[in-house]
Amino acid sequence: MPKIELPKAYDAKGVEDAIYQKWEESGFFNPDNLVDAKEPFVISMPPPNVTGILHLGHAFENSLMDAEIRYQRMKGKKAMIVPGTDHAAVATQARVEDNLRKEGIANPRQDLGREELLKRIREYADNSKSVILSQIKKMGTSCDWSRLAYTFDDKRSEAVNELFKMMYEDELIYRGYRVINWSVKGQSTCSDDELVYIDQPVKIYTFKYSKDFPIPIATTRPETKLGDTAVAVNPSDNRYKQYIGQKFVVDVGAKAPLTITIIADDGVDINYGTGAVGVTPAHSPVDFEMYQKNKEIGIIPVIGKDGKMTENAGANYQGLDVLVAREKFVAWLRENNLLIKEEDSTHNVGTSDRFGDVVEALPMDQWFIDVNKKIKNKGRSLKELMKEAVTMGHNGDANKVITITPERFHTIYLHWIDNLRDWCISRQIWWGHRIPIWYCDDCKEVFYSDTNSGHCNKCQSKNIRQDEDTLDTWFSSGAWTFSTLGWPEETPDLLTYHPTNWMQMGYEILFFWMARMILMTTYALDDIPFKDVYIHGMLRDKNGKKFSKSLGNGLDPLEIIEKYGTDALRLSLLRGTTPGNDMRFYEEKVEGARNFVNKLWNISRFIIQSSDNPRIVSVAPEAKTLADKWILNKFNSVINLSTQEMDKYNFSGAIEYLYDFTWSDFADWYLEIAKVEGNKEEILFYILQNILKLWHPFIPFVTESIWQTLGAGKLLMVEKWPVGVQSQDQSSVNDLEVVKEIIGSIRNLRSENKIEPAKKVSVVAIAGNKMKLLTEQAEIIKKLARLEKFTVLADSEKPANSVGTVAGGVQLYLELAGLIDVEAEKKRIEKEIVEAEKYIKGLEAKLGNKEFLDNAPEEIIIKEKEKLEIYIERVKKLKDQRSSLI
RNA sequence: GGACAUUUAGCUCAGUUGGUUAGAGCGUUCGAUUCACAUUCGAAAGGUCACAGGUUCAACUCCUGUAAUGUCCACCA
Repeated sequence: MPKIELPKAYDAKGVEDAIYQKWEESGFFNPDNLVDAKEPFVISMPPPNVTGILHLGHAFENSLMDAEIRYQRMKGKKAMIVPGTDHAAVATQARVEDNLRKEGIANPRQDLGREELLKRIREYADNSKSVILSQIKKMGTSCDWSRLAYTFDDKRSEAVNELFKMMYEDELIYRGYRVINWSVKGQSTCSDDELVYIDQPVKIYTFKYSKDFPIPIATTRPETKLGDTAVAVNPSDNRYKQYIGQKFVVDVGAKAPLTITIIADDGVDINYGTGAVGVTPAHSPVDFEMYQKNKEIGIIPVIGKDGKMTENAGANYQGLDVLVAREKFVAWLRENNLLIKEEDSTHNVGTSDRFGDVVEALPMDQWFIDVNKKIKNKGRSLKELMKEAVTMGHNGDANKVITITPERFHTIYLHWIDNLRDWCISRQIWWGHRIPIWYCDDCKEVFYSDTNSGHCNKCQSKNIRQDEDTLDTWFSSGAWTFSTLGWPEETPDLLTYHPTNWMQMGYEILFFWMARMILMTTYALDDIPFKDVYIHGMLRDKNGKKFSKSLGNGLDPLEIIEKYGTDALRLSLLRGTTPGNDMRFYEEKVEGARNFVNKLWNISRFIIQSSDNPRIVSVAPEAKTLADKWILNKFNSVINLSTQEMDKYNFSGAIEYLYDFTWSDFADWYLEIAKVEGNKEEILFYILQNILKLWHPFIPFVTESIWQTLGAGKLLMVEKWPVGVQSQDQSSVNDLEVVKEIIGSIRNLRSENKIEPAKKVSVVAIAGNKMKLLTEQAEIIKKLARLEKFTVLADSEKPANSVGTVAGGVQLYLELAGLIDVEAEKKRIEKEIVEAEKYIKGLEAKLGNKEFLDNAPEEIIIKEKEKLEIYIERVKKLKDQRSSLI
């Protein structure tokens, strides 16, 4: 067979696309084609939002998922990533509306109308969807494209309707009048989780409603006081308790004089502020709760959906922006000597994460999911189901426990559930699943229907209309793990591949998404959505800043791929990262990873090009020399160790073991030794083919590319993961480590004595009990340490004109014809002696300690004794060398 | 206000259930174009493991406290 010529450097750009195509065409991304595999292993891809193109965070997630799925595929599982995208309701509509405004369409909803705006959004979504899918392919992610899904496609919409129906019929979904978060800019509600809190300077005003009013109150939002209906005080507050139950009529300039009832509430802090709270039920969630306990106080909304004061606020205020109204009201208080105090402070205000404006608290009819109500036939609430799945297991079944890595998020999750309030699921936007509820204008019937039946269920009137609102995007993504597998039908996919096995996500969507998936799945399928959750951190730039558009510090994954290759990007994202912790990312990391990929390429290139018969050697060849035994031993441990790390989802750990073995043990040592000893093709090909397998999950392209060059007809992607055999002869490892140490020491001596690398020098070794070892390995030592002559003696005088050291229990003398700086040498040896003696002293103290001997395990004591012996011997030899210097 | 995390070499980070003279990559210094690779090779310097206590024969590792940084949650008028 002719020798194969390979380029000097790995050309990622030139091979990646073709390799991906080959994988895809093989059909093995689809687990149904993995005929030998039995047990499924499924990952639902967190669907990227169709709001734009993928960023580095997505690249990171793809690297994680694909590393895991390729590992599982090679382990013989029916491995599958179900890919998809998310229509991302509010986020997408907000993005498109923004774009339209930039194009000069000031009010997209009014100007274009529902149909036209939806058309524009759909175009935008379709476009970014196709870009996203091509990017995922570029990352090398081995998704089953035959199962591609979209949260807004027909099949997923069917699941959404079915879920809604179930929950509606179970009376878990209800329509209620509540204070919700309202984005004036987006003209829509936001759930509590969609708020981003920012610190804002505010003024705190302390005032009285009227001269005669007995209790002063404080507020940061004076304009809302036009809608106050009560003052709450602590029932044990001696200053105020005599007023509880009394009503005061005050005129603050609103449409009608306000009737303020003094109510008791344990939540009021006597020592904070004035010890009394002005209650504005319509514009504060907390006050609204008080109102629900004391309905008689009434509720007066004074701010409208447009963010302006309403008629209730009175003629002086109606139509004013809240900030203008605030100033006006404060001015009025001042004029009437009602203002007691003005203080500067800061306050956290909630802003809409999508629209960006400060949200207004408004009372409105909205759709909610009741998380506390006991579910029919289940006897537990959704909240309880959400807890159960991560504690005792769903239905108490220990096989249905979701584990979370790292563990600390477990507590955070549970704590979050405790504070969970009913989930507001309706949004006043158009892009999303329309709420499948219909109203009859004649008989007032409200009924569920997933299609337009054309008539009222009850009175048959044709005068019906569908609810205008759409569903929160998380309603559909909560169903993702099972809606993608065919639910509500009981498809073979659903039976085979659900629950899924592994889910990775950033901690920032832990509550949004994980919690909702658990809610939906335990409720609708009576099962868990996935078994293990892996929480990853966020990528930051070199300075620890978040990547963001506004900072302009973003890195485009495609550009990095273009420059360094996909493998380099993937490796740089996974190397040195641990679950749950943020990581910094910058180009030098990719550069390092690219260098490794190239190293692997050149290792292969060397092995392949020096052979007449490049091939795959599957059976471990027999070890002929000490170095062979050593590398095979090392190799077995690297298989075992990296497999262990993979099983713990510790990708970084696995990579470290592989990296060290590949670059240091295999390339720097074994390949160099192979050049000396020769005739090692079998072992080289054997180890090469296996490290290609071990590396494949992380750097699939380069490994597959080399694999194909080795003349394998099959794809590396579906090769079996190597199994380590327990290594037998540990002494070979130790012996070769001695040889390495000796070579290292000689190199060190050369370097310290400034001997040019090209210059050949001679070394005498006084080997003692290492006689046999050193004689046998003399050739290796000679070549790797670049020696003219390497003489091994059992015992001898120190050669003249030489500098010495002790390594691996052997005295080494490097002959230097008359160039020795005796003083410097003495100093160097003296330093080594001092260090060794210090260490010996510590060991002796330890071994002389009765308590240590009594308490420490036997093996530790033996180990310490061995160390002591070695170091005593070392000092003896060093002293010999020192005395012979004079 | 509450909770959690982080703090290890100049930088970015590993460090498995307590037993290593605490590791890697980058960077730095010195040296090398040796026929797989300069996207390389050899050598070296560099750390009171944030601080203070404690538990233990033994602490980077466990406990308590302090400090700095970061994140999340809750928000009060």
